Amino acid sequence: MTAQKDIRMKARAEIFKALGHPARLAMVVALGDGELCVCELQEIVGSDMSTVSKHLTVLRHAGLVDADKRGKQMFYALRLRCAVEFLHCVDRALEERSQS
Amino acid sequence: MTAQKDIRMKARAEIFKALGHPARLAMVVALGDGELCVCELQEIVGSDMSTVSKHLTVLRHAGLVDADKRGKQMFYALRLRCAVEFLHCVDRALEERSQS
DNA sequence: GGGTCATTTGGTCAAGTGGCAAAATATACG
DNA sequence: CGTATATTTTGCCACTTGACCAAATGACCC
Repeated sequence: MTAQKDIRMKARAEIFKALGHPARLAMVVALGDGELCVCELQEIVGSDMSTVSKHLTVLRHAGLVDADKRGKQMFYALRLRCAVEFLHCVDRALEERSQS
Repeated sequence: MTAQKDIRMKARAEIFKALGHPARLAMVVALGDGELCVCELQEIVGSDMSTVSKHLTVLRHAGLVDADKRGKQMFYALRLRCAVEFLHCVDRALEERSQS
């Protein structure tokens, strides 16, 4: 793998890595229906808020979500919408597998 | 997160985790053009063959690729083709980011 | 069977990740 | 200003991951 190609692959892999955790994936799915604040996301995933916040940092760093502070609350919104479409394809594959 | 939803998210996350490594991603991209044997994949990613083999185990376990032994060689083929499409969307997002 | 080639498996080690709890920061409100 | 609320940061620990080497497996060839 050339150095340039490796850098490219690393950048791409960062996005997949960010999506490679159940809690982060659940948050991305939830954000597919519109922006949510951290406290709402915490209820969805059910872990400590500090943990949720760290996960959100990962998603933000990967460019998957945008953050917007309004008052005391921080609202997160999904940026890479095609992730939701890909999830549908993933779900179809998982269903096929569970049937066979 | 309910227990059932958690299981579902874990299954989905496994697929993203499998794609969340530069070498594995490079292999998936290469396999997008047709099946390849381990030795060919090794040339593409450039690491030790045992390392490549372990990465392939991860991809196979996640259901992303199929393995087929013919003679001395093991051929791998891409199973989840929509991964390639999603990568195009990811690339567009990465380009937008690098421009701004 | 013995030799060789392609691949996988097991061992070991350094580095990275995830989770919780406590402390820090930021913002509104009286 | 002091207090309450929402979120982030830091520290620490257990666990997982990825890389390489060496050894094992499996398939072909003589």
